[in-house]
Amino acid sequence: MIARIIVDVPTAQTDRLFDYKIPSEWETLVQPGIRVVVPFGPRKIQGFVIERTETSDVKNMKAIIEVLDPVPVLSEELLALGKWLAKATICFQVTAFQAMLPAALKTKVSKIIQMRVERTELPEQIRTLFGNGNHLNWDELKKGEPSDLLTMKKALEAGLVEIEYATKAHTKMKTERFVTVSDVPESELESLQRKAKKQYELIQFLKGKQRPLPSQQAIAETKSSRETLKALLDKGFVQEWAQEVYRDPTSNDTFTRSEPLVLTPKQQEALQVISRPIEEDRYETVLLHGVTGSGKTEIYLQAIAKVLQKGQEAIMLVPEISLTPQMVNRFKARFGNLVAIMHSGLSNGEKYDEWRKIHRKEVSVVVGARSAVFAPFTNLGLLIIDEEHESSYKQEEAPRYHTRDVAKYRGANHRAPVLLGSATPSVETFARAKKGNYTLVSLQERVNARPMPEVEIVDMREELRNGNRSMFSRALLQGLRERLDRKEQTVLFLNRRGYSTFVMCRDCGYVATCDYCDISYTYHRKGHSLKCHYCGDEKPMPTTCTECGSEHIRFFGSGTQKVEEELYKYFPEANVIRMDVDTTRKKGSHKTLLDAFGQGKGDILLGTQMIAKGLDFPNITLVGVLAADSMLHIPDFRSAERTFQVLEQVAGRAGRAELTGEVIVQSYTPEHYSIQLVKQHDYEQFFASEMRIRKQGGYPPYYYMALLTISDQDLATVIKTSGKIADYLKRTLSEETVILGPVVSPIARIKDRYRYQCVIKYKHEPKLYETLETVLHHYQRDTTTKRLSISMDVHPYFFM
DNA sequence: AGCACGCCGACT
DNA sequence: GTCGGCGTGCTC
Repeated sequence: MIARIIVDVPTAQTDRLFDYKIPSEWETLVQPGIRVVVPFGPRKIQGFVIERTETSDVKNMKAIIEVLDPVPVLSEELLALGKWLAKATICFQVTAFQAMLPAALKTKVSKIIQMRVERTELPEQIRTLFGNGNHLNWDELKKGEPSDLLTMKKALEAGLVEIEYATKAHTKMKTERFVTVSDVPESELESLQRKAKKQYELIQFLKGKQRPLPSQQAIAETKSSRETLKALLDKGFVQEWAQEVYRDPTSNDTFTRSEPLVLTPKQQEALQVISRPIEEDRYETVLLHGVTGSGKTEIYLQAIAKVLQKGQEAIMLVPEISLTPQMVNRFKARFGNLVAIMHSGLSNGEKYDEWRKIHRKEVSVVVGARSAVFAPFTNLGLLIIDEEHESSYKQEEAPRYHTRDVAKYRGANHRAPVLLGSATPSVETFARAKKGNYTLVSLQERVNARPMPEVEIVDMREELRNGNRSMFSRALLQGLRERLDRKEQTVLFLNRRGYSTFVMCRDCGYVATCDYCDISYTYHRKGHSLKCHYCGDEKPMPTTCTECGSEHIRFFGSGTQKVEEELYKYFPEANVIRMDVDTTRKKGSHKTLLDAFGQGKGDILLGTQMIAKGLDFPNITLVGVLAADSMLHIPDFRSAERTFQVLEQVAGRAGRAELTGEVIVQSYTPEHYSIQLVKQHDYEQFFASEMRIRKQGGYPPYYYMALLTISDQDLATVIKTSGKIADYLKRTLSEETVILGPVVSPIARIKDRYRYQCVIKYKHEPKLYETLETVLHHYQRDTTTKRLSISMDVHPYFFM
């Protein structure tokens, strides 16, 4: 038998099947979806078995060296999905497979030098290099003395040592030692009771337990020691062995079981709409358009319950779940240990364990971020995407997929419905729902019949004219004062971290920009340094202008750090909790900060994007948006949509319980429809206005788009190549298709690489994929050997 | 991605 | 006359 394999080498030239002989002892084991180790040229690498055949035209076929999995890690469905994904997003097939599996399954191949002769026969220098062991890591040797490498090469030629390739799993299974007690004769027990009190106690303790216990736990609970246990082991009275355990990311939390809530008639209706395709085993996409607080989550929970009743599985997708521990709690509380959790906040080991729970069918529900859409369920009954409009559902590296598209693919495959939920659906989705491609369900009332919060839009230009030069409007200051007096909480939203947006010399106008990216540095108070938010470069804040030597360098614009400082000036007694990438970098700090705020340990929660969604605290009665237009002026056709969405989202944080909420939005362009319409919380009106503009400009959903970004260290190469590519596209694609560019990317340089882009706008372009693949193929030599890079994004989300 | 093969400049 | 530079091409 022969296995046809995709090897783990992400290049255009190797993006095809390679044939290998299956050794007879693995004849039945080697099936599609299994990972294997194969010889590839002079080295050993990992590969995915795609199919089996009996014949092959390849001569001198090599054989599989090692089988890495006892059962396939990719089902037939996922293999097909990977193939489709690679085509749809124009990426290599391995890249698609890799994205579908936890990082732990990516084996690392290392190059090892192995002794071939007796240690004494080796030259002195080599012997010292080996130390006490008999093998060495090649990469480490390369990092060391060049002379050592040279002698080693000689020894290699002489046949004294040889090169071996070792494959190592990224993360291993975690094991723990367990202990049980066996039958101990009465007489022995009595003697123990007299001579060894501790040992006797431990035995009695274990006897009282039905099941084997982790040794550590047994020792801790009886206050005995490892030595006590060891004595019993030696006597054969107890047995100990290692057993695989899961790393549980939520082990420190307790969940109180929750029962389904009684639905409002409106919720009931919505549940019915989604229940129909569930019961009929039918693929259908349903859009649940429900205002914040309309009880969407409860509908999700009850729909999932129906799926579980049928003996099927469900995928629940949320945007970056670590940000909403409250969401995890609700699912764990309802479905207990039937739930697996998947998000970027977990360690590789934890992710691997959660993945295996799904793979082994120990759970039926996964709650997770983007990549959880690939959960290896085999009997899916429902896929839900909450906050459907969120940009984090689009992956920004290869494979550049949108979770919604993958969910629809899997839904169609499993004959399972896809439920999209949002208070502010993406324009594309809402357009499809209006057109009848998706079923639309609306929930326009909040569950507790609370009114939507009052929104006041403050014109900051007016404030300035009235002599208020601070970053807080008088209305916001007054609102803050009142909340502090009433011991109520405020959420302040600012879409910018750091201290200031840029640093400029007031004499010559010089703006400090990153040496490697064409992006202005952000001043960070902590460490008194300038930081590039794109490449992470950091350098000390200069005291004088690097251009003219002037001392008049000033900060412009405000970040969260600056706002925090200003807040303390106005309200020294206030307790401010700041939440941004800088304060939540450490694992678990997100939850800690939120918990603290939830327990009333903070008066004001100040944060970026990450506080916009999910948090649900009854005592928040004021929400302030400091710079509503910060997103509006980004050169992207979706900037108005994003502004409206984030404002609505933030506004939804206020007045979720008995207390009435108020929202203050500060803006320099208050007349813009994306800001004005937040006042009435009028999504439909926003959609209508936005659609007119999309139609005028020829943007999605009226046109499809594809983005090509060409980058290189050499500017001339970028200009020349992007020009050639644009010409080719214009020649090849149909007349109606519009090619924009090449133009400089909005961020002209990142990490010392110049960037140019071409945008393709099309309505119907049957040759698109074929053409893009040809481009990629044509420049394959330059992209592998030189530093030229061509990235392609079909249906891009960001045009940076 | 690695690694070998192969064809031109500066050394023993 | 050889060592080593990295451009080109292949890996079942």
